[in-house]
Amino acid sequence: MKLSVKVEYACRVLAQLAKHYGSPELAHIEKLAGKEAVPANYLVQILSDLRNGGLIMSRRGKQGGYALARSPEMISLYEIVSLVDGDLLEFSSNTDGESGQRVSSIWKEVRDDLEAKTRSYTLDMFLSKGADDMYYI
Amino acid sequence: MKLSVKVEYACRVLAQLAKHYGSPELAHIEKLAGKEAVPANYLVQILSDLRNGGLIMSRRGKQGGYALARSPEMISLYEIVSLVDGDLLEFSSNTDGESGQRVSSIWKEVRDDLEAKTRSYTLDMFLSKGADDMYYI
DNA sequence: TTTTATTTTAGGTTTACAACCTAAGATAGG
DNA sequence: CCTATCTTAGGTTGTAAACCTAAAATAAAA
Repeated sequence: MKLSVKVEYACRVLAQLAKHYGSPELAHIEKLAGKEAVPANYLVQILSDLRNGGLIMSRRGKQGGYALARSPEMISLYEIVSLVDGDLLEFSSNTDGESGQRVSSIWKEVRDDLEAKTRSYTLDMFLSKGADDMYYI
Repeated sequence: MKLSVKVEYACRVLAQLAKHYGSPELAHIEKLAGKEAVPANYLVQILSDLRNGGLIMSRRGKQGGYALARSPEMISLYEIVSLVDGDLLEFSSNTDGESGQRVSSIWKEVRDDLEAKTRSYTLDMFLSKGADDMYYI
């Protein structure tokens, strides 16, 4: 069971935007792509998803770019995954077979747990901070 | 983020085998496929995975078939998923980009949580029991 | 010892989706 | 008007999911 690289890219780029949250300048794609090592051509689509989902806002034209639509503490990991990868741990709604019902309900519990966990992480936690920074920046 | 139907099939069929755990007769593919509504041709591969992983045992020839290799309480959901779908919440090991490290470590925490949760479910919990049975059997 | 019921193995098929790329349009600042 | 950005609407390529096919191996039964 793989996590898509699309979600990883989204997390990285959002973390980057979180770093500059509050700044008046907008970040543009090339810079974001460079800093977070994401293919620019692919990033276009990801940013589009995030924008349609209301996590970020954009402005076109010269001086255009992207910024978070809300403060980092108000953006959860759950929202990011849902937008970019669809529902968490989605499974076929069919409950065929003698054990279909039971298996489904158990996976539903697992999914609920995962949802709670991902809701507990917000973008502000993605900023590397304190001692760690000293070594890498 | 989807859960594969392969895992669902595996869970259902293992639940079915758990029902008959301890019985001297082995279950054969056609019967398992029928009872749990799994395509028989696909089930062949799933059972092969489960066998290679040591969750079930098999015997060929007439009177041949499949049975659990251990008692249901000793088989966890985590083992099932790992065998059939590979590592839980696996993500690309690369930590590129300014935020790569941080994003990876957060997802690792989420994954650990999911692993613990799935380890807490064992096959005996997949048997529908008590009042529920009254209505369906 | 032949027949028959099963697993085992080694492929093949088809469809969808992930992870990209391309290029022309829309918009806004200088 | 020109230029830097986003926007949109496609295309490509490779891989994997969810199946199917058929022959070979095995072991019980007749």
